[in-house]
Amino acid sequence: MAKVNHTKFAILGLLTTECRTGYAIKQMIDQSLTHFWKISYGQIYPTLKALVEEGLATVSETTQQGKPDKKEYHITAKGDEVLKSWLHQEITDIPTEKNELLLKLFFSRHQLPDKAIQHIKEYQRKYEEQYETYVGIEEMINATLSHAPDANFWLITLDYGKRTTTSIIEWCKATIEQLEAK
Amino acid sequence: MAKVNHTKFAILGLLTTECRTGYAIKQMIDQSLTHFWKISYGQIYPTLKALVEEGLATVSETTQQGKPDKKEYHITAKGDEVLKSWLHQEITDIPTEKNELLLKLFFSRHQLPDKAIQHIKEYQRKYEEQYETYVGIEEMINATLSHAPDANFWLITLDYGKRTTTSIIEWCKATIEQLEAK
DNA sequence: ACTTACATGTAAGCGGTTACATGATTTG
DNA sequence: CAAATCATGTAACCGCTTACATGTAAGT
Repeated sequence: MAKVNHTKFAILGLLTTECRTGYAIKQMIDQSLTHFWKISYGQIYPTLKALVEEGLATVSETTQQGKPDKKEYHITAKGDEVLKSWLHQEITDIPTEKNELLLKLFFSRHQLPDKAIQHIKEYQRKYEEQYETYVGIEEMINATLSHAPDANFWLITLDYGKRTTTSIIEWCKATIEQLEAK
Repeated sequence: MAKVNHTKFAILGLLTTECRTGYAIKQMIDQSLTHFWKISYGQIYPTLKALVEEGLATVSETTQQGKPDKKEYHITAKGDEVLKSWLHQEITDIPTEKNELLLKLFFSRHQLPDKAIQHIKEYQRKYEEQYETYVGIEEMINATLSHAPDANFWLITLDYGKRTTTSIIEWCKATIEQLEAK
């Protein structure tokens, strides 16, 4: 099975929202896709270029008053087709993260238990923070974008983040308790 | 902040278990670390070589009867020190996965709702499978390795996998229900 | 005077996978 | 007779980040 470059489709998909420039795409990713898809400029601009070369998008350069020139990208009919066929395609692999905390815990026999607990506490703190940002985004969507056609799906991805984050926080609490009992 | 190559430490850590060869390390990773750390041979062998060059491990070639030659690696005192200092070091970033399902859902406005539901159902099936493998490994540890010095920490990493997997399955159920109601 | 927002792009490098290459022995 | 297990290694390639390079205008 040939590997698919999903990032290409992420950018193609963002062109179906109000995002028109590389800069706007980056902003959207940092705000709304960051918990399941991150991309840097170093990938966005070359990908946009490639999209045009493949006929999936068009560019038009516009000069702005007071702001730098920008390139506006628009998805083509062919691009829309390609996006839809990708959406239709089955998902083959479930994601695997590299988890530094679990790696350290795996070898924690070589470490003072207190240090392990400290690592977990810090991890918990970070996820509690993350949970709060999810809630914040959720409130923002509900308040200002609830009738946007994408809103329901956005809330679904946020719910995923909230649920997994909650379960991680619960694991932190249970594990700290267990280790402290020793 | 300079980036750390954690994979190096994963291998160094595995040398403190009974793993002595690149082959054995690969097996251990595939069995026990796979849900939070994956490595291929293409990285294991060069890393082992580098470890020796840095004085963190030693090699000795042994000829075996009936089996191919192998190289046995042993961690050095310096390697042990380096491992411990890495374990002590604070964890800076929490992991971020690239999630193809969430990416597709994010753009699901362009897709028939039935197809989205189908993707989620398949995702759920995969995580239910994954949950079962976690339970299997847990039972194996409890049955045969429960007094190993690492056992408790191994069970902790498995609990992490079980809890997050459960929350994903719950999200799948809730999301399917919500989408089917429309 | 400084920072932030807007805006685009490239080159070097890193971590990693995949495919390839080789080969003996055991098990079904 | 085929497949699996044991065992080591490399080269090509890929996706991606980081650092660098450049510049205007508005707000603090």
